[in-house]
Formats: sequence, C-alpha cells, structure tokens
Amino acid sequence: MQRPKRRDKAATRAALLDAARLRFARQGYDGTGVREIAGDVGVDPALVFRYFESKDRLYAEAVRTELPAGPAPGRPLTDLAATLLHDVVFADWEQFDGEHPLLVMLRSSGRAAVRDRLRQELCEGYLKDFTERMGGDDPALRAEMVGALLLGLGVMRSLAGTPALAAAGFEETRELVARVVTALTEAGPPAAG
Amino acid sequence: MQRPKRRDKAATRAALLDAARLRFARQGYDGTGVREIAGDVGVDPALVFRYFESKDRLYAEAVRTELPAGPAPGRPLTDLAATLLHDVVFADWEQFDGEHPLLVMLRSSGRAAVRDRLRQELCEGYLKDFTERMGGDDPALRAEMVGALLLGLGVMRSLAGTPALAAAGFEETRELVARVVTALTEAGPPAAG
Amino acid sequence: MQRPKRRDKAATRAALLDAARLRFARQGYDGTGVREIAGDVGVDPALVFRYFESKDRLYAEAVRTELPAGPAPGRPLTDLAATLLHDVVFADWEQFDGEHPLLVMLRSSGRAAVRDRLRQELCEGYLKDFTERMGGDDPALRAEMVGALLLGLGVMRSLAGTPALAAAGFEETRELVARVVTALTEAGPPAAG
Amino acid sequence: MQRPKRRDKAATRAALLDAARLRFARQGYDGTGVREIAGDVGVDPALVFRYFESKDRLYAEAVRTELPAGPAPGRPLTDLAATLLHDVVFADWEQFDGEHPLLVMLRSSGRAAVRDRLRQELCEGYLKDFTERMGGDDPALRAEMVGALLLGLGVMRSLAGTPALAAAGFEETRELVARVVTALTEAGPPAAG
DNA sequence: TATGAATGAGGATTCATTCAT
DNA sequence: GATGAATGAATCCTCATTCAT
Repeated sequence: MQRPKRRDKAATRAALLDAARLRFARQGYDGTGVREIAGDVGVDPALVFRYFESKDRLYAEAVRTELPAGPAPGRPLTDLAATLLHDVVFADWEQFDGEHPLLVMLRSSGRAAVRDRLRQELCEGYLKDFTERMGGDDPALRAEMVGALLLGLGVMRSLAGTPALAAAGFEETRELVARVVTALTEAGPPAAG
Repeated sequence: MQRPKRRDKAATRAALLDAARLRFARQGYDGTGVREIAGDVGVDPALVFRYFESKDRLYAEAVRTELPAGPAPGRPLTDLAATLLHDVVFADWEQFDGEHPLLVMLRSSGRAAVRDRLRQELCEGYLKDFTERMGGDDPALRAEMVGALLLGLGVMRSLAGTPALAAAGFEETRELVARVVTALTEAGPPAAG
Repeated sequence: MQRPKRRDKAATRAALLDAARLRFARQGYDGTGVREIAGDVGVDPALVFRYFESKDRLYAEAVRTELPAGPAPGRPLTDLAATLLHDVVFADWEQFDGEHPLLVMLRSSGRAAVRDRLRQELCEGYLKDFTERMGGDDPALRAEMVGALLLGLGVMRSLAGTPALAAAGFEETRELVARVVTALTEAGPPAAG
Repeated sequence: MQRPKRRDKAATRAALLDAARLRFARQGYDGTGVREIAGDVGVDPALVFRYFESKDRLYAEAVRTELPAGPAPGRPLTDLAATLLHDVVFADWEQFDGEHPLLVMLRSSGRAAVRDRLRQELCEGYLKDFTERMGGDDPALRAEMVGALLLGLGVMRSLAGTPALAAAGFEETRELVARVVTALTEAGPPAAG
C-alpha cells in the first residue's frame, strides 16, 4: 500500500504482497489483475513476475497465513473456541484489510487448488487441537461442526453482513458460541429430533 | 442443456439460463465466459447479448432463485433446523448441479450485488421463521447463529470437503444440529466463559 | 495484402495467410508478430486467432506449399533437375514475394518442427522422383546431392546474393546443373581424389 | 562457458562472446535472449550491455569469425573441394557446438547485415581460391556452383538432416563431390539439356 | 565498476461485446 | 430476428534496456 522508498526490494515485495492480499481478498483470483496490484504499489507490473514468477504463485504466497499460536493446552474447549472466534470472526485483519483469509478463499473456491488449501488449513490448522481434545464418539465430526459454526459466523458477519451478527459485540457472541461448544462436547443424551 | 427445437425463443432463453446457472455456480462470475454458456446450449454467443443484454444481467437473472417453501408453522425449531439442514446441506440441487445457491453466491461474493442478495436471502428467506419463533433476548442474533451453523456446514461439506462432515450421514448430522439448536433456544444460564 | 471488402471471411483469411507468408519468409518465425500480420491486412489481431487458433498453426498453414506437378515420367533426369531448378531457384515466387518456401524455412530452422517439415518436404516431395529413377549404388545419396546443389543454389542466389549466380541467367545455370546431374548419374569410375 | 576468476574483465567478455555464439547459432537472433547468454556465463545481464552496448552489437561481434586458413596453393581443385567439404560439412565446429558458422547465419538471414556477411564470407573467403584457379568461361559462376553444392550439403546434413547424407561417411561423400567438381571444371561439351 | 532493482514496450492470447448482413 | 464476422481492450507474461546504488 504505502509505496516504499525507491529501490528497496524487500519493501517493494512486501508492499506487493499486501496489495495482492487485499485485492485477492476483495475480488477473488479471477477478478484481480496483476496490473491492479502493481498499480496499488505504484510499480511496474513486470516486477510482480520478477518477484513471484506468476500470478498463481503470488496468490499462493499472498494467502499463506501463519496460524495464531495455539492456546495453552490446559484450557477448556470453550476458551479454545473463543480464541478462534476472535481470530476468525472479530479480529481486525489488518493485513487483509478486514477480511479473514479463510473467507477470502471462499471467493476463489472455484479453483481446486484453493479448495485443497482451504480444507487443509481448516483441518490441520484450526481444528486439530479441537479434535484432539474432544472426547466421545466421532470427535472429528463434532470438531468440524464447531468449525462450521465459526466459519459460518465469519461468512455471515463479513461477507453477507447480516444485521444481528454485525451489530453484536464479541462478548455477546462468545457467550452463545460457548453454549454451542458445551452442547457439542457433552456426551449427554441427544436432544429430541 | 438439451438444445431446443430450432427457433424456439423461449426454450433457448431458458436453456441459456440453465447453463448460466450451472457455470456461474461452479466457476464463479469471473471464471465463466459467455462463450462457454452459449456453447453449452449450442447457440451463437451473440444471442446471449440479444436476450440478456450483458453478462451482468444474465448473471443477475440466472441466480434469481425461488426459495423453497418454508416449513409448516407450528413445528418445533429443531424440525425447522432439520429442514434447513436438508435443504441447504444435503439436498441434491439439480439446477445447480449439486451445489446450493447460497454456497454458490460465496464464489462471487466479491461483487456487492451478490453480497446484497446473499444477505437478503438469508435474512428474509431462510431465517425469518426462525427469528419469529425464537424467544428470549435478541432472537435475531441466535437465529443468525443457527444460520451460521447451517451455512458453515454447507461450506465445509461442499466447498472445503472436510472429511468427517463429508462422510457423515444426514441423521448423524441432524442429531448434532438439534443439540445446538436446543442449546441456543433454551434461555438457561449461559455456559461459563 | 489487399484488404478485402468488409466482412468477407474467405478473403480475409486468405489475405492473412498471404501476409503471414511474406512476413514469416522475410523475418522468420520469432521475428514476426501476429500484430504485424494483422496490421498488413488492416484487421484486428484477434481475428488471427479466430481463424488459425494460434501463431504456430498459422505458421504451419502459411508455409504449407503445394508441390509443383511432377514432371512427366518418361523424361530424362536432367529435365527433372531443370524443372526443380526453375521452381526452386528461378521462378517468381509470388505468394512468397520472391522467396521460396524451402529457403524460408531455413530462417526458422532453429525450431525442431520446422526442421522436420523441411526434411520431409525435401525427401518426400522434391527428391522422391529423383531417387526412384536414379540407378546405381546408393541412389538416395546421389539424389540428395542433386538436392543439395539445387538448395545451395537457391540459398546463394536468394539469401546470400552471390554475384555470379545472381547475374547468371536460367539457361546458363541449367546447363551447368545438367552437367552435374549427368556426372552424378553415370556409374562411371569415380574421379580421382 | 566456464566462468572466469572473479573480476576478470577480458575473460568475462570472452566467455560472453562464446556463449552468445553458441546460443545465436542454435536459436537464431530472435530466439536468443541476453538473459540466457548472461546466465550461461553466470553474470548479470546488465553486464552484457556494459560490455557490448546492445544485443545487436553483441551479435555482430559474436558471429565475426576467423576463416580457417585456406588450403595450400598448387593442389588440384578436387583437393580444394575436399578440404572445404570437410571444413563446412563434416568438421566438428567446437565454438559453434557442431554447427558451421555459415549454416548458422542462415538462421538469422532475415537481417540484411547477416546476409551481407554471408555473401562476403562465401565469396571472399571460401570461394576466392576456387575462382582464381578455375579456368574456362565464367569461372566465378562455376566456382559458386561448387560453393552451392557444399553449402547445400551442409544444409541438408546439419539443418534438414536428410537420411542418406546424414548416414554417408566423409569418403563416400568426397568421392561424389569430386565427380561434380571435375564435371564443372572440365571445359568439355555440355551435357544435353 | 559492476550489480540488482526497476522499467515500459511488446509478446501471444482471450474476453465481452457490437456491427453488418 | 438471428448469425457470424469483426473489434478493442484486457489478460498474463517476457523482452531488451536503463537507473541508482
């Protein structure tokens, strides 16, 4: 975004990545041109290829996220969920200009490579801790349901912008998520269908 | 899909819409070309413009769907949720070739018009009944959380293809969703945060 | 070259082929841009791809030549050579603006596909009759030597422009070629090395 | 080819010239990039411009070759031809990686400067001795025909790769060339046309 | 001096779209 | 009214080349 001093490779590269992140996030892969990205940084489009080799690799690098440090192992699952809720739904995503990478990938989910990354990041990144600590039958399924809730919250808040969720604060939402996590964690008798 | 008898304007139009729906669903707006769509029907691309004026308007018309009839009033919320679960996550969506329109819109959610439609369909269509029958404080918020869960399930099952959800059957999933709905409906004391 | 009346597909296609032939002949494959070719005809570059699919196929089609009708079977080999001499070296190559396709291919002989075509056209086209009627040991080798002479004459006359050959008339050259052909045809004792 | 000690200007220059020769020979002018050449030597492409000013001048300098020393005077013309045959067609051209400079120039013969050099080398270099010793009428023409034969042999053997010539050994070919030279040298009556 | 960052023009190709028949 | 020819802007990407350090 901010154009770097002239002739600073690292800064230019970083600025291109930032611009790419934002554009890809907002417009999807197909909807984004490398000219736009280069234009955002104020640099020639050829530089993009010099640094990233292809639009594809630029995309791959742009959406590569570092997972937030996993929560301390002793804390309850509701805390874990709260952390993810904050990270995925409520945090200020500066580098993505307010949009979470997971949601961003949905916009390009027509591409198989993107779907693969999405699944991988969900399962091996976000939900791994959850699955491991979730007891009872089929812990993976219930962990994925928690993931579905959080991902769905992100979609509704950020993409769809449904009014109640958009207006709700973190604490309010966290409390409801905790209820759900508890309900899924307890091995109690299933609610009547 | 099947090409109509020659010179049947209405049939050609409808066939174009069907083809457009499928293509847009699978490949998103940017990833779909009007040549592909015309090719599917076996007509000249110029016809698309004659009938729909532009790719944009074709898109708008193609994704305009009639919502499935809401469930009968009076049934418990868990039933309502089960119905939505079936409709959004498990049903065969013929016209979208197995993909639910809501999920489809996520692929083009870079466009503001698509986001608007998405919100509108979610709130005024799917979640309206829920909100009305949900008691307690802030029923809209809790209704949207149910919506988030269902939408998230759809995303994880159809787009991301996470393994546990992809393998789980309807009944299994329904039971867990019912637990969540119950937890959100009860006005009981919040779980500890 | 001459731009056709508007909206005449066959004429436009032919004009593009002519322009391509000339450009490829003069500048080689790499040195020729489809923009130039389209510009020669006064047409949009996109049309080139609509008609020929790719620059590669345009090239292939442009250098595809119809071999001159083979000479009557009963005539002596010196006549055959004279015919080839005329065709390859002296004729006015209207469609190639004075340059023979064989010589043209030499300019793009860095590409394997071009070398293959060149060999094929030489052996199966120009030299086939020669080989078949050439008696003695290893007729193919001696036929190829005749080919080499003719091809070399073309190169020196057209590409290099060596003075004596450029000035020599057809009859003068034909007579010398006939001598060579006779020398190669006769099974007489080899000249001393 | 082998990268010189660090900071040895003359050696780097020479290495660039060698690399350029090979690349231009194999791929022609247009098919060769200065990045490739610089990469072969392991230096920065900018150095090429510092040393040679432009790709054009690099090319000009790269293809400037010293002709092999002419054969000793006094030997018969068939010997002269055999020497040229060996030099142009059969020798291992190390600096051009097995391809003779004359044939190499054909690949870039779209450029007028290259054609001029080609003609000059042919006439003033290779064929000068021939012309001088060839008696009879129009010795230059008959000398150029010998040149044409040899050049054509090179083209067919190296560029086109026609099978009989490619398979033939030096001695076999030399014998046939000798016949041709003899036929062209003798002032005998022309063969019947 | 020599290097790597940066450039801008151009490469082939595909796009949505319009004109003319 | 409908079709196929034609368009021009856009696409990603590579090129020879220059600027600044």
